[in-house]
Amino acid sequence: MPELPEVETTRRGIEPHLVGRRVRAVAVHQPQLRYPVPAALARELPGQTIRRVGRRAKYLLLEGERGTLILHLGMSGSLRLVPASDPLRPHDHLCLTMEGGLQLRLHDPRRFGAALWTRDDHLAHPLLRGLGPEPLGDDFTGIHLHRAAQGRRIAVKALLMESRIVVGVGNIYASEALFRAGIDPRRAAGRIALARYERLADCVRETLTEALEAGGTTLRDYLRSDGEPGYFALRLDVYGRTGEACRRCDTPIRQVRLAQRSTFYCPGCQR
DNA sequence: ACTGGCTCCTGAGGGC
DNA sequence: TGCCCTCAGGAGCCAG
Repeated sequence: MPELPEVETTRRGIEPHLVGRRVRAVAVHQPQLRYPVPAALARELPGQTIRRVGRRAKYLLLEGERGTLILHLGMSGSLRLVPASDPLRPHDHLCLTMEGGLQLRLHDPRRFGAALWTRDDHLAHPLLRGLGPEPLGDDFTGIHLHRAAQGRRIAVKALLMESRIVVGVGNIYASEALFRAGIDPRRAAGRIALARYERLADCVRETLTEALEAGGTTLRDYLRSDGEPGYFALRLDVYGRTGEACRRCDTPIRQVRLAQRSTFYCPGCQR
């Protein structure tokens, strides 16, 4: 499932093939994604040159000259660049034919992803406005987390996954970062000391950075834009390891449900 | 202002 | 072998 490292890996994979190239055609094969794919996309994007391939949170931003294509991979989405003559696979919902003959295809079996089009400043888009800091940027600190947690009684893991607190930390890396920080994911967010949040912020950054370097985590659906899997799954400490021995203290990893999400932690290491 | 629950969707995997 | 059931989850939205 694409989290921030997977989205950034994808961005880096497609960027060199898109920037400076003109979009020849846009084909929408399945407009019912998380939101309906706007008709204006296929009408307005063709003919425009891609100026930049950016990212905000888990949104990919393909900036044209007079508008931006906002893409989200949801749970099962992936982007691949293939020759335009390649046969279409099931669940290839959106295809951008680029000058030069390559086609960018959004493949998303579960259709939790999104493809939106905006003519305005994309950062002002309702989905992007109000997002918290990037976890790998300078604004993301222990002080920021500690302040945001004041008065909050939700579990710290749920707080870490709120996009207005910090973006890009999904279910896998939230469990992993809390393990590294030695914090029990069930602990009330407002009852954690600043020093522990400093450590947690460091662990979030460290976990995401390592995952990025490994090309992301491939569990079920995710593949990089070149079709290769990511290798961070080999390094997961707690996610998906229910009952297995903690790598640090041998205690069996425990699984609980927090805010409707599977959560993994080591009862020996995390307090 | 917070909080928890609901919703969209398909494929994998387990049990029988 | 094959079928059916459950579960997985990003994140916006809504009711309490």
